[in-house]
Amino acid sequence: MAKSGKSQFAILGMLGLLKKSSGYDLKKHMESSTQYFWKETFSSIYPVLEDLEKQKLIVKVESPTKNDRKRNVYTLTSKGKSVLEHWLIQPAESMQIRNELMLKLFFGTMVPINITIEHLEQQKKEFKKKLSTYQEIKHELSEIPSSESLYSLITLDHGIKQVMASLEWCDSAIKTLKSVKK
Amino acid sequence: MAKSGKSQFAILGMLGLLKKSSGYDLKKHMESSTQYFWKETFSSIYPVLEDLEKQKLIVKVESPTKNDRKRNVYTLTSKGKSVLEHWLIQPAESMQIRNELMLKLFFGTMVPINITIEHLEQQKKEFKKKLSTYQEIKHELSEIPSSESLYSLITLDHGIKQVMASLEWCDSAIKTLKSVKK
DNA sequence: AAGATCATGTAAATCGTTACATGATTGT
DNA sequence: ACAATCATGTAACGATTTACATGATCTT
Repeated sequence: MAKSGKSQFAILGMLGLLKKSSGYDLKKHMESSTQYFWKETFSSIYPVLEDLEKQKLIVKVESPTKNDRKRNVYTLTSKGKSVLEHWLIQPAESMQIRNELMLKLFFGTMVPINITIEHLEQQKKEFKKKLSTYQEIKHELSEIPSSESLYSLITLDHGIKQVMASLEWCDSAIKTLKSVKK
Repeated sequence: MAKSGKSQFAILGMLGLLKKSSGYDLKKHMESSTQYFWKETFSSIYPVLEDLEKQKLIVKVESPTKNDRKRNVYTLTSKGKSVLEHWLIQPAESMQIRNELMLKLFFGTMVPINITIEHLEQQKKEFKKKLSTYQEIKHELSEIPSSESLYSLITLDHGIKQVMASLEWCDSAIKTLKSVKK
């Protein structure tokens, strides 16, 4: 029942940035910012929030505005802040990566070469779409410089460079496979 | 008890490449080939193998050589082959990515800028180490060209380009943060 | 009044990792 | 004989996703 994974820290961190938020808003914010390297679902957010409250890392501050909608709004406690900071200064653990596309390519000998080329063309399209999304966001972020957008830009740049590298790789892999085909 | 995730296909695929293998050897082979984009542990391999056998996708072919060690050696059945091929021709699903380093960077405003720079320097070292490992493997693979090494090389190249992009990104991020510090 | 979206949660299933447990065989 | 490594498995736990369930409020 007690969640003790990384989700905790993702939520703690978002709460640290937003100062004050409901589970619902937390999710919305992550969707428009961290979604390409970190996602949470409602089914993890609400239980984690409950758990963090039990641990006294966050507290409920019932919606302060007049228009009272039944929202549970939370803030970090000082204990929560220090737990978050402690986690932040630890070096990041590299997480297990499972890349299904790579797995399928690795098994490429077992299917006609055209299938593999198709997979790559398909991926190329998706990478291109991603890239333009990222570049759009980057453009928007660049217009309102702040210390927070600084870090958003840095993480976003990582996404952009990764995708660009993937695109180049797609092209060279397609080229290689086409030359083998002949 | 019945495993139905991607592990199944990873194991099926490896068995397809190796033609015949024990759980132990499967693991060893993955360690020296797919480990940087796909790993399995014994605790997933053995139950999956059992499950695949129940599904008649693989069959046991007791160690055929004289020196009989108690090994369970499996091969794909024709049903297994077609299930594998069916999976191979489907486009790869993009899997959820969780990058803890990005998450910490994203929350960068909440810690002293030097901490973040430290994280990046640390990562740079790890990326460099990875890169040289990959390049070594690439060198070895290039010496024995075969249709299997072709696909190994393609996936490996992806790893190399990803890491190179990450390295470049580290440098530019460090540079940005240092210039902000002043 | 209807549909979208706000808002929160539970239950079950899925999936994977860590730790535990055991014993045979090979090389030195 | 001892260590390494070959070889297979189970149990418990940890963590996340999917499906389910409900109802209020806002917009048109």
